[in-house]
Amino acid sequence: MSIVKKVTIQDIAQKADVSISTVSRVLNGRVAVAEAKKTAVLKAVKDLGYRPNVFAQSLASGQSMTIGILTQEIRSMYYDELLHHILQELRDTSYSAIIADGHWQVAKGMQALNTLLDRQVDGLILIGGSIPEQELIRINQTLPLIIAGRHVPGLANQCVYIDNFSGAYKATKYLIDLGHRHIAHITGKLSQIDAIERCNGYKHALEESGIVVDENLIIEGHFHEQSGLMAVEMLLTRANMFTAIFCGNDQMAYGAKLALFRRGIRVPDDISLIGFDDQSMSAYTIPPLTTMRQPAGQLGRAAAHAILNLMKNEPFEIRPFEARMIVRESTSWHR
Amino acid sequence: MSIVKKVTIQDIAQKADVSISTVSRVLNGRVAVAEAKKTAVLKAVKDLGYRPNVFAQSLASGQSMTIGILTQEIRSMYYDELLHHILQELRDTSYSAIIADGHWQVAKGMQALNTLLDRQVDGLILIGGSIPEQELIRINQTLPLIIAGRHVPGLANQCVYIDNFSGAYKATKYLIDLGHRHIAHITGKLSQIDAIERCNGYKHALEESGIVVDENLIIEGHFHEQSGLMAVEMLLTRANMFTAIFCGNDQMAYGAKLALFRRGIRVPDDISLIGFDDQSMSAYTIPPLTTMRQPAGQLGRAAAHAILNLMKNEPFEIRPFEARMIVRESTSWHR
DNA sequence: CCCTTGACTGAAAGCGTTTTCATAATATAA
DNA sequence: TTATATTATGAAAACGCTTTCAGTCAAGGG
Repeated sequence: MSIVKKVTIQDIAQKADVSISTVSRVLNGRVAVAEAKKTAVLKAVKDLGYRPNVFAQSLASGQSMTIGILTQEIRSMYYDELLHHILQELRDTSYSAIIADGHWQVAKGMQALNTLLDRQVDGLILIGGSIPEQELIRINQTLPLIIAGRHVPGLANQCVYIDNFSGAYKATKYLIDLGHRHIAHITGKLSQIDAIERCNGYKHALEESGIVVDENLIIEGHFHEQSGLMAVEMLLTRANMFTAIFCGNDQMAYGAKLALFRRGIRVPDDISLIGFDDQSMSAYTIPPLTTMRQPAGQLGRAAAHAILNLMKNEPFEIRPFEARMIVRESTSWHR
Repeated sequence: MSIVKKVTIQDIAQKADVSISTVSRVLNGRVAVAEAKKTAVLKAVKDLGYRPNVFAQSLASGQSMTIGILTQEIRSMYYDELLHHILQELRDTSYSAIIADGHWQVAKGMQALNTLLDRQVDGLILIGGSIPEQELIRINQTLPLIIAGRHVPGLANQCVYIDNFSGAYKATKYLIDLGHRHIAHITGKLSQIDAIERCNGYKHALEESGIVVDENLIIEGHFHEQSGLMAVEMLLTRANMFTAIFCGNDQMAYGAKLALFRRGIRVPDDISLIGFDDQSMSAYTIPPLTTMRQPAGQLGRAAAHAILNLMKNEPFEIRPFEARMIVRESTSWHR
């Protein structure tokens, strides 16, 4: 730990022979400063390798120049992708991001959120999560808030999300159009709104086609591979037959596929499989997975732009995104 | 944006009828305070919902109570897993983490690093990356530094990593013991040290068994699925035959598997495949992938403990971890 | 030539804590 | 009881910046 004395604005002022106010002014550039002094200051800054103390800045200005992002869990494939794109978009702004994770739990989420609030973030992006709407609305009165990957009715124009219902509907409809009549559905954790919406979309497609929803063909998973595998095991022990499975996300589809493989059931020859998300891996599974793509890049960019505009108090528009069907090789006609 | 006046230490002092110094003292608990005043302060804090201003704290104390973590890219499967475990371990300490990413580029990494430094992190964890050793040593003189997933000779006892050479050696040896003589290797990006080390481990195993290294069987990939696929395509067009492939990481193995599948080549019947990392997905591929496990959990926890101890100036020990062979179903005897 | 106006600038007042310093109050030793 | 440690406390000085306030100075208007 070296004893290098931190160089402060004082040092710059002294070296450039101006007052600290002037130094501050040239650095912030909001107020005109005589050209000569400006260059002198800039030179001093460079020579001394001055870097402002962010804490002092924030304390004095009341702004932290920081955007808080609350995600569920780093290591969650889809959310990580989203997060990545948000960061990417924030990279060239004067704001820096600070990330916290809520571990899929409301309590931990609130705790993480408080940490973010304590750090005086100037804006907040929430990724998914189940923090009560009421709470969100409260937060929204305190600071700019954008919610990504979740639809909160009371904050509709601050939500960047895809239409899960219609995505699930399209997926199911696709299977129906392929001739499938007995379509199973492995849902995500039903405590999460997107899982519910997807399930509803699935049901709607069936009903619309005059197929009665068979609750025995619906199994609740928890978005991870393991639950997809287990769900198929369960499905197989129940008597009800089925020729296709719509999985609440890609990871569960991977698990489902393995379970089928274990039983010697071929995809898509015997059973068609369709996922949701289009994780980067899905193009490389065997066979490559047909799935509904959630455009993480678009969502991430939109969320970043939205928060930036919101903080500047500039108008912006958010249009809900649509999941897009990516047809690969895990689905086929029902013979 | 509500006009709720921030409650400060002043308000607490007033309400509890003590000086702000006393409030500060009971809050930090380092100095004795009369029981009566203590409870009065605590009550006031609770009643008013006081939350200290971190910027003021940091400015005054010179400590940010923050640990910077520089990763390569959020969305990088293995590093995310590592990151996740580091965060997990840091969660119940009084430190909070602030994450930056370097996008696999030295320049961006340095830039991100400076952001972290500007935020006055009290400690720094680097995940992977290629920032020059020289630079790292310089940083190390300024603040506590731990490097995860990379071995920096000059900072050996501050590096938490697995032995890539021996891991690759073991993987290759396993294939040799299975009777394979023509073993291809798809390396990671050879600008990264771990890719090089793994490649060396591979070569060493071959040489040790009296098999001459065939450079035509070594293809450089870039750690993503796509490159694994391409590598196999290349391998297949070259005349040299091979019966097994050792991939520099799991993701490339996925790509390789797809390429083989496309040609109707079966894994493991025709060709054995072995990966590196043991990403969570690898247990669910078809067939499940044999691979070398890098214990992300252990590494993450070790890194977190190390930085904590380093900051407290307490002794700690880091022992290099070993990659462990996870035998699944993508490898078999060479007939 | 005097008065306005506008562009710059420095002094100083915060921002909300921590921490040093001095003092008052209390306990201990002589 | 008196001198001497101890302990508990408040005042005030940092911490390093931003921003307000009050000018100073030169240019422009009448």
